[in-house]
Amino acid sequence: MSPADAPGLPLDAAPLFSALGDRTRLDLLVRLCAGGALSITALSSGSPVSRQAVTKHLEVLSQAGLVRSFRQGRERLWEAEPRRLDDARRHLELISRQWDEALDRLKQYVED
Amino acid sequence: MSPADAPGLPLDAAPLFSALGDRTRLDLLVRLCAGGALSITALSSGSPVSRQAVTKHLEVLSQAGLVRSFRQGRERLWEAEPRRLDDARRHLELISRQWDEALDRLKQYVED
DNA sequence: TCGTCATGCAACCTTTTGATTGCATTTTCT
DNA sequence: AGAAAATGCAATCAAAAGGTTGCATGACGA
Repeated sequence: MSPADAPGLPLDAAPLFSALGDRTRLDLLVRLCAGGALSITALSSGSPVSRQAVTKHLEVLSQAGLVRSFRQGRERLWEAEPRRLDDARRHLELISRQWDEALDRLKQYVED
Repeated sequence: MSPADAPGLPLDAAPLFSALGDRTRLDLLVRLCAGGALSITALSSGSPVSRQAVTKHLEVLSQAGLVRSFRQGRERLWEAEPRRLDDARRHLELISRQWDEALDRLKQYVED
């Protein structure tokens, strides 16, 4: 595995952030985090978009690892995977740490 | 301002996450966080995409408040705005806090 | 001033994304 | 069995995103 593809590097987080970068999806994720497992119908009722649109958004969130689903009878229930949110936060932390290190280097340079 | 539009709510963070949801932009942001202010030419040399593509990506990052630019002679220098990264992290924290509260409510319910 | 380096601007193109509609399938309940 | 509910699947569409090329503009330096 090349260094550029090493896991944990911020670049790998792009698909994760992309999944979070849509109002409808963020709304779904928030509702799932707040309300436990919900069916597609439950999620799409009270949504401005159609059931199929909701299904597609859930699929995107699922690909990003942010939610997962399981069958229960004739329903398909979706629940949040909050550990993935921590991943996103860690990536942001990595980037801002680079910034802090850059400041430190600048400070060192000025002190010379 | 309606409650749904109140600042600080996770939904407002969608454009911010969307800006982070692209490999090229994340790469630019990381380089800017690591290396101080850089010109468009400096950023596009060593990039797989053209200078104009880089310009567009910087514009997106700028709209999201993640970077800003200033003129210096004939160059336009770009620098990171790391406080915006903290905003993104706070939004994620809000969502995962909802999750924790949901768990607490479930625990309360089970104990009854 | 004249060539050159760094950008800005604009048209254009292709792929992806977000969303819709219509119909098929699966499961439940009477 | 037969109707209704929940979902799956597929075709389609408009708009946005990502990228490129070509040319214009602006600033520096010999």
